[in-house]
Amino acid sequence: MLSERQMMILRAVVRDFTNSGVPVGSKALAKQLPIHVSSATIRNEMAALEELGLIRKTHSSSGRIPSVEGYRYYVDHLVKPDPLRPNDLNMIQSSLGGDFHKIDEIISQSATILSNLTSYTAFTLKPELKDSRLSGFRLVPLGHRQIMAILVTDSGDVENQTFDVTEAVTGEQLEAVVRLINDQLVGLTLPAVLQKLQTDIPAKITHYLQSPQGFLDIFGDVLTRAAQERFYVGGRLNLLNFSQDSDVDSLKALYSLIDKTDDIADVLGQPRDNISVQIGNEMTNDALRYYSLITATYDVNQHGRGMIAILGPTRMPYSRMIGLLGAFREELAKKLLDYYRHYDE
Amino acid sequence: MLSERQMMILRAVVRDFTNSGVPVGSKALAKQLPIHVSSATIRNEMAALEELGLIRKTHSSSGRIPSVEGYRYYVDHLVKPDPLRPNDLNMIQSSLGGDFHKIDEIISQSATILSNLTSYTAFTLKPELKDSRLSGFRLVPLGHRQIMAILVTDSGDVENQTFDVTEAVTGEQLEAVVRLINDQLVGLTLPAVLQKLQTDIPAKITHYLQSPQGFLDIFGDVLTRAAQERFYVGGRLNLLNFSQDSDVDSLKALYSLIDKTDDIADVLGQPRDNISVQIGNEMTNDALRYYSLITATYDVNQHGRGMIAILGPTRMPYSRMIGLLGAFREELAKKLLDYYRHYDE
DNA sequence: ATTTAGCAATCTCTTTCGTTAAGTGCTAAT
DNA sequence: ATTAGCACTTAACGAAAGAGATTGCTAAAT
Repeated sequence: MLSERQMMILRAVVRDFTNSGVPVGSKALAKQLPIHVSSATIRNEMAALEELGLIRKTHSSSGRIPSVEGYRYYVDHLVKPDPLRPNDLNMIQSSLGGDFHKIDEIISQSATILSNLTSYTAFTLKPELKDSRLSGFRLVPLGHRQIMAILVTDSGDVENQTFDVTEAVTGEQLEAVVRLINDQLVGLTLPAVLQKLQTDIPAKITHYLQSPQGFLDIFGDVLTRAAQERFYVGGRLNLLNFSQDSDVDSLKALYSLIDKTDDIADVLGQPRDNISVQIGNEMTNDALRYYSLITATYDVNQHGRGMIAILGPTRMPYSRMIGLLGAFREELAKKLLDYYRHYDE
Repeated sequence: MLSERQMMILRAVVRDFTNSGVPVGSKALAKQLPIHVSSATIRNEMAALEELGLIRKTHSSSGRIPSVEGYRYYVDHLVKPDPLRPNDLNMIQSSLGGDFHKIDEIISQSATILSNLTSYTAFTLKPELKDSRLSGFRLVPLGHRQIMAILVTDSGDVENQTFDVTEAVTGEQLEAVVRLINDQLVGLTLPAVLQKLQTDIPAKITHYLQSPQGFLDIFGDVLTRAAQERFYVGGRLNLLNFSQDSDVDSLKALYSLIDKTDDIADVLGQPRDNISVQIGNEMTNDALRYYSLITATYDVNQHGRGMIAILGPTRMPYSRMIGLLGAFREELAKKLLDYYRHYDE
């Protein structure tokens, strides 16, 4: 258990260091703290905090910087979300103010806004019902032996893909296949569909197609694509700002990570409640060792729950970022409710 | 006009410098050149070459490196394409060997292969007929007031987009609109379609839709998207390898450039004949000052002409890269002809 | 029992200086 | 036309020195 004074010091160390990037010494603290004590006293307290593993030195005679545990204590017990700057609120509202024809545009736009506001990298995930189900399937002949397969889920996701077929396929054949899919598979969850696709369907589909493998592949592709949670990313390039002395390799690892949908979904993990902060090596992924991730959920009533997140250096102004995410998710939820109000029956 | 010996020296300077990255001195050259002259003689010749602006020093007593003009002379007069390494040929053939369902997969895969072979960034553009024309248009109702618009061009490009509609729209209305578009616009070039979209169509379409603006916007979007030449990019991250001492700003400029389809299309420019090299500031774009671009066209008979390109540091092994691109475009053309043979009538 | 002043010790950062190695240009001899 | 020889220039490296910041510790003060 920390004393009041120790908390005060830890808070000041975090605040100073996240602002300046320079280790903070006892003298600077003594000068700025509201209580009147000498630097020697601060030094004693700092030694205690170091003993507890909350702060550390970069070399034997340097000032202190927060350790991962120190940041953790700070965000768990000491941080107070900054109120949103009026400018930022304006920026959010005007960027979300326009007319959108698709949810995805709002969500993708949100990633851009967030990355601009923070100058970090932002992720957004649209509100999603748990276990979305297949609600419709189409095959549209495009001429030239091209066909487009379209898949719709009950959460409104649309996934599509065109492919070329070698053999001539008639409209009746296509309709038969579509009917088969819609009869057998609509209403099931996507994993269940994927399951049946390998068991029941192949036998049945041979009634209509001579060589169904191509079709099954395509359908499987589109299906797995639809089953993946889809993230939008804003401000990719901002990661360049924090690369330590051009450490190209770790930068490449980082970019590979955020570009692989599966991997980054893993990192963001299950929607935690509210706002959650993950710091440095608290994340198991090695590429994120020197970064922190702040995630926040947002609720759109019966339309499900989505997520927004920002990824920046461990040394980031947490109070500002937490305040920002908190405010942003409310604006976003509002906007989405508004959107649904227009388009729902 | 350069003497034989001067050419020999220039060639050696380029070869050495692109290999080692270190300025080349007279002594090293004297040792490696096939003719037997002293370093002092080489120095005299080098002074002459410098006078001509083909090579330059990095500081007053350094060895020489090629200037942009020197590289230019080299690729125009001295370079001899390296024959393809057997390994590379294997790699190309096995990567292109599989079965593909879409041309775009072949082209996109090609970008990846090229970037792997070169460890630079690669661009590929699919074979395209000049002035492709609108060949089909569909509106597919997806339920939930979602509609997908699909546009097909006579070169086989498919572009699509879903959108949500506020008012209820009946199947008959959609069919009427589709019929209108297909009657009035199919067969025209895309710019012509875009033109008519703003003049003739709005008046006619109000027969079928109360508020056609949303639809017109979407159609316009899809159209402009289809009219853009679409590039595939491979090995984006390879650009990180050459960033001078973490010059974040120019790196950002570079990435913004290659991610904007319009801009990069501008840079690649009109398909030149054969294989073309653009060096450093020969390209007007400032972000490319320290890079070189090698482009090559490939022909797929009546199916049009496409382009492949690689972007790497000015100091790149041109002979190897030119040989590589030359071989690759032949393999790619072969593969595409093969592909069309299966899918054409 | 705390707190503080004082101080030696430690470490980084920057500057300076000398050394080495590579390379050039020029001159005079071949 | 070529070459040997040499003075000169510069980058790169490392050692040395000094400035500045900060710590831990000790002993005195509160």
